[in-house]
Amino acid sequence: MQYNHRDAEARVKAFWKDQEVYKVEVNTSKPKYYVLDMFPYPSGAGLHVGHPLGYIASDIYSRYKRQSGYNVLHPMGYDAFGLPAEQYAIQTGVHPADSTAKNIQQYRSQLDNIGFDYDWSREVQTCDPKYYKWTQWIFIQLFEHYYCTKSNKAKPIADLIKHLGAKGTSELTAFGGNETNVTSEEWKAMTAVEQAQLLMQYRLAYRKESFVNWCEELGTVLANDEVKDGVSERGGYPVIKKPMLQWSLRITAYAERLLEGLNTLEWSESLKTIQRNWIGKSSGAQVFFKLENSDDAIEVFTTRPDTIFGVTYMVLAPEHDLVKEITTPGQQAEVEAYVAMASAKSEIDRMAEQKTVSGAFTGAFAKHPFTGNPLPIWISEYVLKDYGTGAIMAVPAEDARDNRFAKQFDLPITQVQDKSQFPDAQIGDKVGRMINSDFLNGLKVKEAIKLAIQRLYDSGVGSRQRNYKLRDANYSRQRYWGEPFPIVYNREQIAQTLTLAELPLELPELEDFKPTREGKSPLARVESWTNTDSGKRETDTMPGFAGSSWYFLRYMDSTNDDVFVSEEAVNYWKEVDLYIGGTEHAVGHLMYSRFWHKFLYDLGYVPTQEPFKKLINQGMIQGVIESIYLDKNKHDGSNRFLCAGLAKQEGLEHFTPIPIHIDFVTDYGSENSHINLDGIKKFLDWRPEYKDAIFECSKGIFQNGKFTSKTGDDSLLITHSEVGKMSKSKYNVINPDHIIEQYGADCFRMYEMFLGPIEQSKPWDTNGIEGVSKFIKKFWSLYFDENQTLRVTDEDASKEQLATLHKAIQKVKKDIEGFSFNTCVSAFMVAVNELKKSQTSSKKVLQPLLKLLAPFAPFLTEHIWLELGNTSSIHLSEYPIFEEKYLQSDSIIYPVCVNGKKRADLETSPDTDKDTLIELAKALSPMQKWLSEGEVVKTIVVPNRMINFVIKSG
RNA sequence: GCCGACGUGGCGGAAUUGGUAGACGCGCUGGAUUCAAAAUCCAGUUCUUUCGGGAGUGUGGGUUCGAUUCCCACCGUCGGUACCA
Repeated sequence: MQYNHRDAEARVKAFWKDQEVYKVEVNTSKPKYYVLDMFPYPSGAGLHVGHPLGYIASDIYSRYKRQSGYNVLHPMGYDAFGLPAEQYAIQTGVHPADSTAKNIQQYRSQLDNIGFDYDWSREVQTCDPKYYKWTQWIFIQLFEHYYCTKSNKAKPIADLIKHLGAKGTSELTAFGGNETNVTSEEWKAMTAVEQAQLLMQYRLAYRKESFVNWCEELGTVLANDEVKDGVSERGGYPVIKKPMLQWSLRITAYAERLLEGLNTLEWSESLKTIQRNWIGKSSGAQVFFKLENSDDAIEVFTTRPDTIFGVTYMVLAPEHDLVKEITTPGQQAEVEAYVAMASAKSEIDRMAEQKTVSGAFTGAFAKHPFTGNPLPIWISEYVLKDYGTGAIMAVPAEDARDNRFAKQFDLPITQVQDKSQFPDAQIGDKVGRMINSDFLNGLKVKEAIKLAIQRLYDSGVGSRQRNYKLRDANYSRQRYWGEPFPIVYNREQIAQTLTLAELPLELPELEDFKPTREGKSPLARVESWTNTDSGKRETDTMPGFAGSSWYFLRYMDSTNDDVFVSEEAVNYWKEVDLYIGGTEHAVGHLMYSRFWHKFLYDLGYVPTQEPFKKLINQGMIQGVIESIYLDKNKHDGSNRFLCAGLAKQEGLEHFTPIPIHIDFVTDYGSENSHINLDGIKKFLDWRPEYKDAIFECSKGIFQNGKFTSKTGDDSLLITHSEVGKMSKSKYNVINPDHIIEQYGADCFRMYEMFLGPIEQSKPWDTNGIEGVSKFIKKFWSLYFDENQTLRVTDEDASKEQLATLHKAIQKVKKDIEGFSFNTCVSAFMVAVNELKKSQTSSKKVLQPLLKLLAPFAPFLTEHIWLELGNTSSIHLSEYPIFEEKYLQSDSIIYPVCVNGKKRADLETSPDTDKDTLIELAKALSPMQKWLSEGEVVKTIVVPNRMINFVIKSG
């Protein structure tokens, strides 16, 4: 008889529920530990085998911590607002709330099947008004605060107003717009609208013009994801970048603190590097280039002010405000065409474009700040509007991109650095001494930068400046399925916030989810909702990251209706101790959450500066995408599918790969992946539009249900396999429920861990799960005999058995703490193989072993634990303690090497001294041959590790 | 393009401070058991070999008595690139 996972899991689930094993409360008598999983978005495809990878790891860790005496908070909830639900609603008319609720239900049942230890009483859903009430409240706080650069924290706008009334903008230490300077009298004389506009320059949540992907034909704003190659993914219509008034968050105010905070975090160096690069701090100079024939100036930021005499032209981003103004009539047509071309491209495409250099001359010139020489002003897509000032001074001698550009358009190149002493130096290397640079001549780069900045400052055309690549976050979406802004515009169009009592501002009911033709959110159509006594409501909604930027705080006190989190709860749980999730969130979610957390810290609502102390990145479990090649040209009016090999011969450019359901494919993911006759029939049932298609492979042709063989063999249409995301649209989603049904949840959990290191990505492959399944059966057979009778006794364990146990305890504990779960599974297998061999039935070994396995296999171990007569859960039991004394051994085996290569083994006692070791090793019979081949020139003995002879053959 | 990660048998992977390359598992081969199969158990399994060895951790170089591990250059794959979440 063997372990029946279906019965055991049902019994154990009921037991956990009945005993409320995972319910957790503030308990000051125990140390706290907060384990968090990244918020899932409940997609319509359900949970696939990739999602739980991190969840299983955090579940193991949280169970380990609980057994080690901690009060563990391990919650779960849903990031439930989002684009896919809205898209689904537009297509099917199903309300996003309904489809989302259904998806959440599906996720919940799948999560429960895996046996996670979540305290579900703390679940949150971002689309729940009880939750988003507080998302709206935090937004109001951001709106009502500015960033003080002197005290380095957020302060109330009321303080700012007081200052403006007393001193105007002089001595103002507020982060933000330095465009406008006013005296207190001017401030007082301003109209309410003007005052509101000035304050917008400082608010942490503010409105400004930002660029959106605008699709005229669809009459809507598109997400980057919905744009492919400059056209809409749906319909293939052109998409351009269009400026629109949008809410933004002034995350740039926190750039320095976000950078510094990284030093305090236990995150991987690579992740911190990603964030540092994203923030992109650089120091250099701000320089103004006056325009010829105009009072305006072009502001640039440069990290290389030393090369100022190498500037031979200027480049503006095509979207730069000045472009329209300065373009001469003769150049207008060319410039407009170029701007239109560039606005149709995504930022990635623009940055990735390296081989072809493009640009257009505006006809205008700027003046060099020192020489007064005219500098032609160009526009080019390699300069981005939102990076720095959207303009650059071009130094083709010291910048590779400028250099290519200058060569392409025959612009002059002035060398400013003598690098003759450094033959290997590349463009941009900061070596050599300055030449052709007036007062900078002869200086080294470092000195030249200093002096150049000084002279710019003295001439009133520049100054030292720090720059950050980080940009303010666009916070508006023209969508229905997101948090409504708690904002009403009064008759003067001034934004007013709602009071706490008026929150939550709920989404109105809606039947048509299409956006309006002007590109506004569908909310704009609900006049009964948008019109209020005090004015019109904001119709944009908040982006996906709004709800997920603070959810970890809500878990601490998820049902509190008076505050977003109580002081008592947040002072006990403090911050997340361990956060597990994918690297895809490296700069989005993880940056926004840190920003919000620091803001809430400034306001005194949270006691920590950083929300996530330790972070582990889980790799992705990828899917295999299988596709078959469809000829782009029809053959005799029929579609034609071709074997992958034949398609390659004819040239893949003539074919479109059509992704197919992996269930139809035999040997999917391998070189021989193919669909056989049965697979083709399944494919045709699934995609009837291809029912007349020809399927051609090297062995014959299939059409209209009949296979005509050329060789007498069966048909095998070779498919194309590639590794990629597991996604509903690629028809390659693998549902954990199926695996669990067949093998049990514990086997599924352990197999996912066994696949490899948690942080590594790998394609899903069910081959190999048998090994884990066998392990579970073997483990079971240590506790029960063939008649399902408990075979555990009180007899003593042998020395070897205890050594096996303690070797396992030591290894598993160490590996859990090092997040190396795959090697834990191996360690369990080794232990069970050894114990099985020695036929132990001693409770002194088997009970600790059960506890050791509990975090990995919570159902199996709980079931056996209860069978052993225990009444409270094994997951509340104490973790086994490792004792060194059981591992002491009276012999050690040294590898004996010649020139680093192992040639013999030497078994000896651990306290043998060095000279004896050498003597013993030299005496070994396999060594005679090697020693006779030459002279020993060196002998290396590493205690307890190895012995190496360096032999020189003579 | 830029930023980050990864690359080891037929396959997933192990070797965490430079010290026995291939733990553990899958697959495969042979055997035991069985009327037979499944299941289970035992043995073998990097390649090559004249059976002494030799080669071998993406490629090419370097440091070292010794390199999967450290350094340099390159190739490939994956993730992010600011409105997918």
